[in-house]
Amino acid sequence: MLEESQVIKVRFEKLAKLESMGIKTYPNDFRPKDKAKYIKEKYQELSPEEIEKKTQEFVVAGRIMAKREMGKLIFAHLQDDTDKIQILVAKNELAQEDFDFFKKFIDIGDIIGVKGRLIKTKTGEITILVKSFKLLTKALRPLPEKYHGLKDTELRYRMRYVDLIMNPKVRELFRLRTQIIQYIRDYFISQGFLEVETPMMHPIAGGAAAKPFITYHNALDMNLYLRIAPELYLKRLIVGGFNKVFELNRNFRNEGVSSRHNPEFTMLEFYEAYATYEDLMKRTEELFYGLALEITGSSKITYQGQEIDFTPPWKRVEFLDSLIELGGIPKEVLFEKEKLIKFAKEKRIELNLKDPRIGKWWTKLFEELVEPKLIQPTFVVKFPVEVSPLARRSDEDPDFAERFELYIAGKEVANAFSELNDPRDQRQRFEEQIKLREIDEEIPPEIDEDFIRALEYGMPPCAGEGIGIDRVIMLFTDSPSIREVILFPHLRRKEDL
RNA sequence: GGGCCGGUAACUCAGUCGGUAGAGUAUCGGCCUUUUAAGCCGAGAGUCGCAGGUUCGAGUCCUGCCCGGCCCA
Repeated sequence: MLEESQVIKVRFEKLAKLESMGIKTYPNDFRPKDKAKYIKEKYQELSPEEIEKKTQEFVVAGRIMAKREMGKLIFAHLQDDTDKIQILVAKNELAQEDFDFFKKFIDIGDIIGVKGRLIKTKTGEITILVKSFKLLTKALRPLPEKYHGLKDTELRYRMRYVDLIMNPKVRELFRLRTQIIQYIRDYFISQGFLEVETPMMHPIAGGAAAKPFITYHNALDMNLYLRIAPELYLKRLIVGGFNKVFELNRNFRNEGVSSRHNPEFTMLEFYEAYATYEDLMKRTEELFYGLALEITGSSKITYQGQEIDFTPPWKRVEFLDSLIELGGIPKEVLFEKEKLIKFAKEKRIELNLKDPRIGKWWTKLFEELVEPKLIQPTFVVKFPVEVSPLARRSDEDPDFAERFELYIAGKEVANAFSELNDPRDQRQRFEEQIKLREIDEEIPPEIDEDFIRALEYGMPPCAGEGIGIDRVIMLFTDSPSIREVILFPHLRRKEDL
């Protein structure tokens, strides 16, 4: 695709000219030995005279980010994967034709390799005095404006590669993302968990309440669903005799995109035999506290101006108590549908009145009235069984599940429970659910019989948890939008891009 | 889905009351041996998101649509 832009045309012409001169335009025989960051760190403190005495040759490759011609001197900045470093191309250091070549054919955006010794300029900047250089890749498109960079959010997401070239903070953020994920992975491995991979394509999309993406398998002539959660497969592995497993990978949910939702997102799920949701709360505290120390060096982070402290133990509040105490719903209103409808109406909260499950109404009211108030890490415990189809009933109160959700900065970050391992109860819950399929399209359309069968073989008592990794990354990178922490967030397709 | 804001040169942005489309960066030509948002002189560069409408005349006003951002559901 050729663009009419003048700058691009000129670049293509330069490339053609180079080829007509017999120059190999996309060579791959240059091996950088040094990194911008380490050169600067190591030699920054030396005086110009001390540096002048060093005859060592440095070999660096990277992208030209700025070019300043001054007659017989050309200053430029070279950016590699660590940092930028200034280079100086001086007429009296090179053959005439090489100097002219640099002047004429090396543009901002090009990737070049340079060799040369170090000097320190009058302003104290460590600089490579170029002895030789080689064009490695010609840039055919110009980089964005050097001072403001690439600001347009849409362009940043659509052309993340340019965003990464121009914005060091974005590169840092995604490095941090990887570090956080590695820390979490290391934690579970060190705790004796086995990392596993279960199917991404499911014949029945279960394990959560969400609309799935549908895909089609030609040879098998069947629909498959991109998984909305790995839960049911991980529990099969607990049945199979792995006592501690985790999976850290993508889930897919067919819902709208927003600053909080991307159709594919990264989820950690882990399952632990002979543990309860109480154990998982302790584990979760330990994980986040350790992560905070690792990433920030302290137990605290700042998210969007709010200080969040991960020092355990965290606050715990029962689901119904939170509706009363934080949601401001009078106790006598909570259990009476008519009063609850009136209350919701006054608060302009729309309840799905077709849904007979009062637990669903509570959940809605919880999202509206309680969630935003849960800033410090808080475990909300004991959810109604009717909105927790995979969780174990509480022994004391069988209408409630041994379940918690973790909230931080007003966002749901984790969801966990002691797992339901009575196949009779599980079947009954699925059957109850499926009756409601018509009013709730997020309910899976059929019972996962194989999962029930697995439970019939016997699943040891266990507990499992899911942690929304993208939200964790948002917290630790102080990002207001999920799109800032996903390299290539989904956007609507655009014809001319 | 609703409300508000935005879309103008490759990038960052101006564009007044409706009257021939602007700046800086980048690009091209020239000058310059310590510059760093280098500087100076000169030049080229536009489907003003798209489609209609109003008007003698629309980047500007009106309607619809597309894309994005923020807020709400």
